[in-house]
Amino acid sequence: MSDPRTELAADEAPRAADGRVAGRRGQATRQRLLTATRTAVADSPYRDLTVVDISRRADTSPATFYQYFPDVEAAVLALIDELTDAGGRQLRALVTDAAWESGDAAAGLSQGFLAFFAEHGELLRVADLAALEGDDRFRQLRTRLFNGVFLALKDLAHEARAVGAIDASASPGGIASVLTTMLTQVSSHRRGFESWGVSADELAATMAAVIDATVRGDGRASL
Amino acid sequence: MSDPRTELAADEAPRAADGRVAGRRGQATRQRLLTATRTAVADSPYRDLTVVDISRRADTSPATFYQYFPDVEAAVLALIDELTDAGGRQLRALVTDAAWESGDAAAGLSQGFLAFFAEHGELLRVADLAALEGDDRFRQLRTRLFNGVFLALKDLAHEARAVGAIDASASPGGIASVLTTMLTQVSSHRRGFESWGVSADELAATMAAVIDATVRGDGRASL
Amino acid sequence: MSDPRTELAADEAPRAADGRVAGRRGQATRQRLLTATRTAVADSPYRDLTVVDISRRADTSPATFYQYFPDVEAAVLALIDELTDAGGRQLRALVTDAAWESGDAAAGLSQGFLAFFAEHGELLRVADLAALEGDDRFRQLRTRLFNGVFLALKDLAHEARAVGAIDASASPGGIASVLTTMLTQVSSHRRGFESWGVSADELAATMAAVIDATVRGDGRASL
Amino acid sequence: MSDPRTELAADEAPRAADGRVAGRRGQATRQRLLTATRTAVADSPYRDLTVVDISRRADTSPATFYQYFPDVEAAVLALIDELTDAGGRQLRALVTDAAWESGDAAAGLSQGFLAFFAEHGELLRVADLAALEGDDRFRQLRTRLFNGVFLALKDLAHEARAVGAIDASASPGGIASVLTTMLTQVSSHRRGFESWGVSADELAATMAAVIDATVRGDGRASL
DNA sequence: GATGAATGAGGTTTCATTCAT
DNA sequence: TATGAATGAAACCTCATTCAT
Repeated sequence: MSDPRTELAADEAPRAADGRVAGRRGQATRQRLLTATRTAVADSPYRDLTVVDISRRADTSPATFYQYFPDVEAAVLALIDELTDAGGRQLRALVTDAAWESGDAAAGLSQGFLAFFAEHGELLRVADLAALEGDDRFRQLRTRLFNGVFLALKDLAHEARAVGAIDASASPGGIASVLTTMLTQVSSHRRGFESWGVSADELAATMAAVIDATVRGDGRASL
Repeated sequence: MSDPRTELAADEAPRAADGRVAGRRGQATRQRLLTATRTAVADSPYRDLTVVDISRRADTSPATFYQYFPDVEAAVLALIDELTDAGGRQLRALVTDAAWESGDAAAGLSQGFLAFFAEHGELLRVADLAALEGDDRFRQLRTRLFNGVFLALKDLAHEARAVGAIDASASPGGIASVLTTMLTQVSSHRRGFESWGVSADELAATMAAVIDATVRGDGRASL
Repeated sequence: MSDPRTELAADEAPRAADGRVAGRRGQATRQRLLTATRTAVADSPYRDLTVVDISRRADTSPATFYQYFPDVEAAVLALIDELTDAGGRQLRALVTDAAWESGDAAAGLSQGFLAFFAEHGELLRVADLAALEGDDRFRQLRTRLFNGVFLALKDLAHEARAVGAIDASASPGGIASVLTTMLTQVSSHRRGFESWGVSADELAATMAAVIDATVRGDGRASL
Repeated sequence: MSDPRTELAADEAPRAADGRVAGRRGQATRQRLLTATRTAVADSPYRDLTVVDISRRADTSPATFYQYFPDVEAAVLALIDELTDAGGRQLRALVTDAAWESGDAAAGLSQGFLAFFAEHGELLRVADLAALEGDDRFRQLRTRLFNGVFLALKDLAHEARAVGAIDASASPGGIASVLTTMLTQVSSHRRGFESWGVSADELAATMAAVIDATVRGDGRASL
């Protein structure tokens, strides 16, 4: 992958097709293309996501698109990349910065995920599908995004097991996996549940209870 | 939905493009197309799912495909439809036929879902995406498939709340939503977890623990 | 043209593809196909006229269509053929059976054409296009249909010239051509004129005046 | 009609599929496509008029065709549009610029129409069919093309009635309709008449006589 | 930097047509 | 007689992609 348009390293400036660092005008165009990609992902089915469509939405031509991205998926990847560093930190903080001794941490975590997916759900849904279908670039980004949460939850489970709050046979990795999946997927399907009569508040509360029960042993450790 | 090729009513025979009931030979062709669709869904990314590809796999021509389905999605839909009745009953039985007094029910439920998705995961993944993207036909089928489980879990939660096993403020609908999502999505992502070092057994055990804690209150009701 | 399905000779019974004379049931099917063709011609643009469409309208299959006609145009030709003998006689009678000494003949002729086209306009419009595009089968049928009127008008013009009612330099063939064209085409475009504010009565009256002036010299011959 | 390729406003530059004004090279290509369309209309039956055929004739690809026109009919429409302004003025002038006091005006008008249709007959024949079949875009263009003649003839009839040259009951609208139809359709069918033994001169002379008789009352007004 | 312009490629869709039943 | 069934063929249409300006 020597294509300069695919580089994702965080501290390098985006390059155009010929390898030049993009100037101010170029940056603006690239950004317009990214924004157009985001809207397109949200508006239309994944199967209809095309270079032509994105260019049209960005008020530019396909030729220009190719100055900045080798294909549609690269643009989607860039979009998720934009999200990953700040987003990953933010999500992890929901676990690490919370006071798990008190009872609010799990609720904050659940609400944080719901909020994050309310803003970025469409994008992440596409990444999820691509990852499931075996695309490694997407798999890696997903990992970078949710890994902080995963590890933090694993640590929590570890400690809980150490202090006897949860069963000794519990697997911290399993717990972190299941809880992370629950958080992302319930958040992702939120709209479906709402149209089914289950409110976001109910979802958040239930998830919080599940998390507490799973990772804090429902508080019984202190008994 | 006046297109005879889209009719889903369970007891009606499939129709061809011109509305006539398909004969024996036609039935066989239709079935071959469905099988080809299933393989194609499993083999190639959703975006590459195409009428030409399916026809080739079924050893027939695109023109023939259109005699039986108006578009690719209709074939996928038919495939899921085939699954829905038997599959829905089977999944619900995992909840309703289990002895929740003993401790094995949750484990059986988790393993049952993992097994079901091992067989039909690729298909359900596509249906999930389509449903998330707003396609109502897929949403309805999903509902029919998982509704039995959802309702059964809701009943369990209701009872648990009634006998004080779980908190009085818990929402049965929320619990059923979260647990159903967990079951389907963890099962769907299983392969990803495995490549990440988390085994299917760990997943099943963790899910079982989560279910028990959420719906049986970890047995504390008997205290 | 040895295809038995194309024979147009008036006194022969229609044949199926294999040359057999069609029985009663076959006759009915053929008639249903013809009726369907008529509706299709009237309903949809000429470019969209297809075997599939006609068969559907006739509640039968394309395979059946081919039992009776080699192609779409043959069905249209058969339709016009049905019309030709009776219609041609009827139209000619409008000229030959009228009392041209009195003043009503031209009005009757004009109204007769308007009525005839009100019923068969769509069909004749297609035949006209096909004839203009060089299809000889259609040209011949058109001739058979309108030739009676043409010849009768030519005779009238001849006589008028003989008695000095119209200019000696007038060409009976030209007059008959122009008047026949006027009658058919004004009748054919009638609906367009109406939407333009010119009533059928005005059209008939004007055509009558034109005919009288052209073929009777506006009555001055009697002066 | 928001498709930029369908805009007909006379003073706007033609647009490509993406809405951008076409540059010099694009203009040339568009023109080549139009020329190819004209030849195709003249050469082959209307039912066979196809994007592939036109593109081939223009030495380009179907994809290119779609950059400039949304469908075949749009190209035909553009062709007629090109014709309309100049052609409409030219035809109207045949009526308005002629000396109707002398006897040559009607002959000039008839010959003018025959000449105009000798050049553009195939195109106008297609437009006529489309208009008859209810396509409004074609109907409007036809109106714009022949409306000048229609109105001018109506004026003539009006004056003739005012000075008593023709019957007081005559309808100027009816007269203009019938005469316009006669001029266009006889011109359009000219070739058919010729193969039938009626020369263009005879047609012109007869039409002239009809026009004079209808709109000048054969000069009797001066009596 | 941006994009007009062109086009090969390929999927979509419909149709005419045939054949065995 | 009628038609299920299949399919080659061909048009339609859009897209990805490139290149010269």
